[in-house]
Amino acid sequence: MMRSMGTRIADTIRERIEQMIVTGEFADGERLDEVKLAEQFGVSRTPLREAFQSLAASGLLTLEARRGAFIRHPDFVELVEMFEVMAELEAMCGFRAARRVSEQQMRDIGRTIEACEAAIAQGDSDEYYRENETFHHLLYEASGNSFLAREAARLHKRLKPYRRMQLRVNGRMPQSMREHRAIYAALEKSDPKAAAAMLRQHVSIQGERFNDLMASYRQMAPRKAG
Amino acid sequence: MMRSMGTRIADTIRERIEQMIVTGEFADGERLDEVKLAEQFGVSRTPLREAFQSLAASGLLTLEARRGAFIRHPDFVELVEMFEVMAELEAMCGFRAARRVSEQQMRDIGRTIEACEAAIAQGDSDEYYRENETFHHLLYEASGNSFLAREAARLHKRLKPYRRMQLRVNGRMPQSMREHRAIYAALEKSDPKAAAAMLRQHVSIQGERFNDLMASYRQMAPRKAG
DNA sequence: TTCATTCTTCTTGTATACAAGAGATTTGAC
DNA sequence: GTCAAATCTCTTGTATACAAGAAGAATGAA
Repeated sequence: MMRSMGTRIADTIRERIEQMIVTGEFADGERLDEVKLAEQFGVSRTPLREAFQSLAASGLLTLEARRGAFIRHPDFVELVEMFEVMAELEAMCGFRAARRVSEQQMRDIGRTIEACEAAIAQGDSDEYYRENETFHHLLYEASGNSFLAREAARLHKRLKPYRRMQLRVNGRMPQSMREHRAIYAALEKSDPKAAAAMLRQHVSIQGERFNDLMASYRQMAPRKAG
Repeated sequence: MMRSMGTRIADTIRERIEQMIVTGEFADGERLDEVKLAEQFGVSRTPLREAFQSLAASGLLTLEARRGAFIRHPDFVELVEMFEVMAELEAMCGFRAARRVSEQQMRDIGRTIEACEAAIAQGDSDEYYRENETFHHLLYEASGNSFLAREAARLHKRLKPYRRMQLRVNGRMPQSMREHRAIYAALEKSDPKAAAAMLRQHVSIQGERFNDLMASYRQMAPRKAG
């Protein structure tokens, strides 16, 4: 997955396209035109195709043989499935972190929680997203299992566009903040089960959240013909 | 991840190299020569590089910028980390499967268990590996979460070379068989927690198994200089 | 002899040229 | 007017040519 970052054009392109995808710049079902993107970036098709490969491997787009690269938002069922796995991975991280987290890591996590709250208070949702992301990444690291941390981060990234959607729902942010605090408390008490349970609930799509997600999903990603 | 299998050379090459890696044909740290492999397969470097990309994304090899593709067996710590995640994914599959598994699926699972036992009785370890793999894949499918199933299968594949190593240890196979039976029983009783616990234990590297793994790891994959 | 530096060679990264399949369009028949 | 078939265009897949960096060898100085 990780390659030692020499300045390869392909890597740069990958990053840029990834950003475009993750910020929802492409519609579902949209085809990414090799030649158009290549000249847009001022490179040949070769590094662009490498980027496509890499993005496809991460699941951010789909390659269909002799048809091209397509943005394929997961359908609603798959999205729920993905969040289900994400919830479990995060729970796993929390479980392990509760035993292994260092003082320094706890301070860092504490800071992101405060930064999140500050961002909400100021209505700066971009900042909120950033800090929320940091919170979760710190948690992955704190698990002490670097493989797990990478896998969690990978799925986290893949779900990024849909998490935004989820958080946009009214009143979700304060609730989310309470959960962050609860997670922090569980870590502080070194209570693995509580931390796991909190995180599982924090991430998973259940009850009202299910309906909220479904509603905003319908709104955001109307399925085009394949 | 999945692309609709048109006959692309790149895909074929990928499969073939993957097989070579998974069956342990390459030593740790070995560099895969693009031109040599290309002419060996009778293709140009282009599809070969695509295959490398894809394999790197699956974690089966590592691309270092301007240095090439290297086989990098995970070090022992990472291997244990990976099995830890695998155990949890399988537990998750088992948990869900206990509620959702169909009659047909139970019959299929039952058959693989018997086939495994038959293979052991005949000392046919290749057949055993095959059926054991089928057992686990059926379980992934039975989870009812197709995303989870894919992720589990992906990690399973990546761990393939090391699972062989693990099972080679004396007396491990009969024990493994008992566990399969116990898992089956838990599924039959629709007992999610039991199924999860059984699978977690079945896969995870603990106690004696830890020592066994470490021993055979040292024997099999002496770390070369990077 | 040993270390540093330069140069050579080899390998990867990128661009371009060529092949071939998929989809659209047009043309013909009914 | 509609449907089918053939053609044509456009896009992807593969090969090859070219550029540039990395590793190693050779050369020179201390």
